[in-house]
Amino acid sequence: MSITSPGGVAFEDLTARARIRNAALRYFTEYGFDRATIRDIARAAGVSAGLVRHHFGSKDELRKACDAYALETLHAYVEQAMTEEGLNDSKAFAEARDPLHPYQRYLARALIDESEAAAQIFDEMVAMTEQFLERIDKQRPDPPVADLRTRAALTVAMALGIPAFQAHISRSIGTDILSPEGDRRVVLAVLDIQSHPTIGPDTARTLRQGLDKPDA
Amino acid sequence: MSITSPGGVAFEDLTARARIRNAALRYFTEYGFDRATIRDIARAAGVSAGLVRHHFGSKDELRKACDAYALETLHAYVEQAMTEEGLNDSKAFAEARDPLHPYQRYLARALIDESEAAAQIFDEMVAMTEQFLERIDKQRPDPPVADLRTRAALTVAMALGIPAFQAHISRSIGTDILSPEGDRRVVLAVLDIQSHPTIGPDTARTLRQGLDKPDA
DNA sequence: CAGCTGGCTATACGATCGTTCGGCCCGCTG
DNA sequence: CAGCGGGCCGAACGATCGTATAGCCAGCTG
Repeated sequence: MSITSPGGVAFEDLTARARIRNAALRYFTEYGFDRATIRDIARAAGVSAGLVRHHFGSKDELRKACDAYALETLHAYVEQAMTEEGLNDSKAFAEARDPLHPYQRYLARALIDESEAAAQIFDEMVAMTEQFLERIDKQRPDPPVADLRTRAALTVAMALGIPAFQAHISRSIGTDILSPEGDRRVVLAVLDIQSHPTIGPDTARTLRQGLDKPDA
Repeated sequence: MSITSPGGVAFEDLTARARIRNAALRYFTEYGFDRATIRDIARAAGVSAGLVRHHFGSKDELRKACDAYALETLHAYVEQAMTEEGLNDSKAFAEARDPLHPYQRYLARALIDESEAAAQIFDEMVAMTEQFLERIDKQRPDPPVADLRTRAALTVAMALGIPAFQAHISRSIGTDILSPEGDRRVVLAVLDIQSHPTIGPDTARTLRQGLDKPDA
């Protein structure tokens, strides 16, 4: 048995630089930037701590390299899904999600750890969601009561809540959502949630009116 | 001008123990458990680092004290909102949200920092959401296609994504969502999102079928 | 074959952080 | 008034982490 990298390449076939980057991606995702030590990453990659500095210069540079790798991967997938009208292609939808999971988790962690590159991707995701929502808005009976940008930013933040709190979701439902079975349950539940309103339009109107006159 | 605590009490009127706890709540929320140092917290509270240990014993005990305080506050609010049918009371809805913001943010951070007490609150929130969703399900034309627990856990995780990524949302929309104006925009957008499905039932069905036969 | 370059290791340094220890000062008690 | 306990402080210790340095070894070049 050999540990495989995200691409499916065997552990011992990778260069030391690639093994370090993969180990860093895993440790940054799992423990966050601060708790992930260079020594632990080096040990996981099967090299010395000095080699990490030799290849990447500093821990911050290592983080930037991980950011670039993870975000480039996300970029490639998402761009492909957008150009091919992937939202209507159920097959591409099912196949593209699995390999993206590690990078989604990394992105969520990097956002919380205040990575600059991750913040940039967040803004890009908001821009893409704006386009998506614009299409949705056209086939809506009532006009939106909130500005497009805010709705898009909240949609992205809520979606990222799933990988961010992945461990807690898994514990709550008693199944690791990264496993095939858990992942399936998550997808079904997300589709159900996204295709059904949580609150009725009359309730929303009432709550909205409660905002306008806080002391009525 | 004096810094005020969550309860609105003046800074200098609080006991040193309370000032330490409040400063710790703020620093744990803002920087996370690891990056928040005892020395910084002590300086913000206007005391020495030694006094922190004198009152709380260790950094972990300080965290537990913050957990207990924040989660007890959340508990009190939520319990009140549930018993009084707060979901239909627009006035209580508008007034209860603002003071809860700091504790929501603290909870989101504590969950990511793997606080045990926070995990417990997460499970309780899932249980409450289950009851909420059960009421919603009764007035639905089609039966849910995913189990109740998973839908509830995902709903909680997605909702917590907002305080978790608060900084990024604020940057994206150009307004601090903790300010009155930003908060209003967020509430309106959340109400709009929750009261309108993002994907149609036919699209959801198509995507669901793509899952059952991944190699069609 | 000599010499150099680059991947790689081991050790040590400096800074930071949680923690510990000793003692000061105030207010209460007998 | 003497004694004492708790709030409080400052200095120091030990551990850990990022980083810097010196050197080893294989492979290529002239």
